[in-house]
Parts: sequence; C-alpha cells; structure tokens
Amino acid sequence: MNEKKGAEGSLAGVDMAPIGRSETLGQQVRTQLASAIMAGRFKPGQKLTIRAVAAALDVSLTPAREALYNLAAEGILEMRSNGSVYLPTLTSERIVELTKIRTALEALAAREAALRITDEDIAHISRINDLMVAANERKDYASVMELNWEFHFAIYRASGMSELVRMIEKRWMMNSSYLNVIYPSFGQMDQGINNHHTMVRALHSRDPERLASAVVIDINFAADTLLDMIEAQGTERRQKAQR
Amino acid sequence: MNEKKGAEGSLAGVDMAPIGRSETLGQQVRTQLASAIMAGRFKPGQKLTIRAVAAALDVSLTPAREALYNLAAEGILEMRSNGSVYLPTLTSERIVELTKIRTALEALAAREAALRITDEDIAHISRINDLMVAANERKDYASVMELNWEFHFAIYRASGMSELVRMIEKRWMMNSSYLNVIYPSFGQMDQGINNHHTMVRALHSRDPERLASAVVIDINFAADTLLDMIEAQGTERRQKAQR
DNA sequence: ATTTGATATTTGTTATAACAAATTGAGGGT
DNA sequence: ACCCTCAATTTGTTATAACAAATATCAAAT
Repeated sequence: MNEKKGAEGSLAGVDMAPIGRSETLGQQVRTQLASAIMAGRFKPGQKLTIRAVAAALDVSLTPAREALYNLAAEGILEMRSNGSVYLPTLTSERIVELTKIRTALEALAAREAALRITDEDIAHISRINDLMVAANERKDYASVMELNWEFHFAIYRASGMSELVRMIEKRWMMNSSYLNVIYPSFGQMDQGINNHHTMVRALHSRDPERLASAVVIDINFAADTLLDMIEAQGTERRQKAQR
Repeated sequence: MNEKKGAEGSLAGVDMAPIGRSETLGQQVRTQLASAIMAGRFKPGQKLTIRAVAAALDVSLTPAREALYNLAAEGILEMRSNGSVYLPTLTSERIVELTKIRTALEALAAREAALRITDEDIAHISRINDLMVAANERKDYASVMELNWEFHFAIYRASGMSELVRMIEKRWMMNSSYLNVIYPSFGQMDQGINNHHTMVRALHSRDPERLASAVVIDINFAADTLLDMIEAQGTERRQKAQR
C-alpha cells in the first residue's frame, strides 16, 4: 500500500544501497562457524560446546547458542539428545542416502539451468573451469576445491531456483568436514576435469539431459572416492585396534 | 566397547526403557508451533513475535526465540532482516519452484519405497487409503487431509531414507499455512482418490516408475488447485482495492 | 588393578534486565 | 487532507546469573 502512491517527499526512486546495517552477533557467529566448517577446519565428530564457541569469538552464550542451534536445525551440525552439538560423522549408509538426494536435487537444478542460462553465464563458467584446470595442473588442490564449488554453483544458480540452490548448498556443507579426509591423496582429479568439459559442452548446446547426466556422474564419482576413503580409514582403525 | 564385555555388575539384558527425559522448553515450544502451523491455524504472512509466543505459552523469551529461529533456519518460517518472523507467503513463482523440488524428492522416495516396502506396510497403507475414501464420502475434509498426510508419509518412510523423509516433511509444512485457503471449496478430491488407487496398485506390483509417476501427478494436481486458489484470491483482492 | 562412590567441574537451560532499533500514534503545521 | 516531528511503545538483541543435568576426577575399598 505504500510503494506505488505519489509520495513526492519520500525517497522512492533514489534507490540507495541499504545502510550496512551490521549483522547481529548471532549471524556473525553463524557465518564464522559456517566458513570454518566449509574450510574443513573441524574434524568429523568433533564436539562444539556453547561456551567454547562463545569464548573463541568473545561473545556471550546467547548468540553462540543461537548460531550452533541454527546450524543444527539446518542439519549442518548434529545435535544429540543432551543438547551438545557435534560435527556430523558420515557412515557409509548416510553417504549413500545423501548422494541419492544430491543426485535428485542437482540434476533438477542442472536441467533448469540448461534451459535458462545466458551466454554471459556460460562464458563465466567456462572461465572458472579454465582456472580450475590450471590450478589442478600446478597441484594447488585448495584452489581446485574452491573453484569446483564456484563452477557447480554458478550452474545451479542459473536455474533461477533460489530455494533449491540453498538446499544444495546445505548438502555440500554436510560433506565438507570430510574435505581434509579426502584431501591428501586426491590423486586423479582428471576424470572430474574431463567431466567438467562435458558439462561446458552441454551448456553450450543447452542440452538438459546431457548436463544432468554429467552432473550425476560427477556426484557419483566424488561419492565413490569418499566412500573408498571412509572404508580405508575404517579398516585401518580396525587394524590398529587389533594390535 | 561397553556392550559386549562380561560386565556381570552391569544391567545388560535387563533392557529397560530409557527414562522419559523431559524435553527442553525450547523443544516443546517448537513442537507446539509446528503443530499449529501444520493444522493451518496461522494465516499466511502473519507475524509471530517472540514476546507473543512467549506469553502465549508462558515461557521466557529465550526458549520462544530459540523455537522461532529454529523453524526459520529450517525454512518453515520466514525471517526478515529486522529479525521478525512471519508465516511465509507463497507467490506463484515460489509455488512453482517448491512443486518442482517436491517432485524430485518425492519421486525419489517413491522409487526407493517401491523396491523396499514390505507386505505389512502395503496392507497398512491400503487401510489408511480406505479410511480416507470413507472420510471423503462423508465430507470430513479435516480427516481427509490428515489421512492424506499419513498415506503419503507411510510410503515415503518405507524408502528407509530418513533424511529424505525429513526434507519432504519440511516442504509439506511450508504449504500447510495455506490449508485453510484451499480448504473450503475443496470440491473434487475424486481425482486425488483415484490416483491413490493407482499408487496402491503400483505398490503391490513393486513398480518404481508407476509409483513415482502417480506421486508426481498427485503433487502437480494439488499444486494446480492451490495455484488456482491463489490466483482467484489475488484478482479478488485486486478488484476490492479498485472499488 | 578395577571398581565404586563422592566430589568437583563442565555444560546446557532458562529467566531476567538493560539496551537499541523499529514501529506506532498523536499533535501541529502546511 | 497530507506531511512532518517527537514522544511512547513495541520488539529484537545480548549479557548475566542461577539452576540442573551431565561429565570428569580422584580417593578409598575390594
């Protein structure tokens, strides 16, 4: 009721950037925690106590609690019955389920993106891919990971489905505490790189099914290597326990 | 390490139910709010202030805030930049997006369920469907809604993918504040009923694709009627504003 | 050495108070 | 009627204190 009317005195049309209204402490804590999680700085299964977070970021319990419980509500962190919050541990069964979900969501995003994507977006994505290939050749795997993220989400964002993109982001974050598990012996990205080329070609030809199937292959490849790692780690631990 | 060993003094084998450790106030508030939302007792766009919730349930601000922000973090409620929490309002575009997401998720759940479901589950689901048909014949639409919920989730739960079921639940809750919008003139459920029969048959023959496609039809039918309602309401309001 | 029990410490939960920002309402001027 | 201004109220934010439950520590007993 108040956006269309005359209102000469109002500032309608001036269109200033909304003032940098500083985020609340709770949101800032959330951001800090989220980026630490995405960077893989916590170990799987690690406990995050309210007071530890509060002390580390020098805030009171209230915002620390809010941030932790928000992340838990989103399923990025895991809350046990006693109220403590942990980094989730991924069992093989859970990885299998998460992978199926990711397949469904990301295939949908890919199909929609193929229909809606603009030429500029394709150029941008192609550029990201080139950077990623370069980073891979100089074995800068940290950059590879980051560019891989950008590559995929640039595509997904082109779907125009913001809610869907948010959902996919969450699923990626659920895996990310395992980045340093998968990190060291991340030998042959080559197959992944190859797949990215297929995706770029599918974008150019605006072929939804081709793009979707390449995405699915990408997801399953990543999941398989992660499953192998987990498996290997499990037997290793089992052997160590037997000694 | 503590379940197999001798441990004569332990209570292994007695197998008592863990004591009913009462939920925290925050969780109780969350439950109350969630069931009120699912029952459609709030209007779309309605504002839920922390203090109003706290007063209504006679708790302090802390648990009320926690519950509201949890629901917001899950996307069931909508948080605006000033921190206030609202029931989400569904635009047509948002409904279209949500419907596509639901299609992807629920088709996946249906396919997995068709492969894993037991005979007892099928019998149970068939029974629920009979009750729903009966409720529809006596025009008890409140029961129809509830039984419809049970019918669908009994199937989805048979997929064995608990995370996926949780995700689907959330998306159903996002629509539910529009139940009383869709409620009054909910004339022909008949097509939906017919579709349910198809689903039961597909379960008996364990046919993933048949089941999935029936689920998709069900989702799209519900979405179309909701879209019509929203559309009708929109023009009505527009006409009223012109007078 | 292992187990038990008591004690100390940590940790989650919740109410309250104080503050700041946003919203509302009334009154006065154009 | 409309717009502005200023005060009053509402509302979100955060720190703190007090409590309870869970966990860890340690000494004594078997």
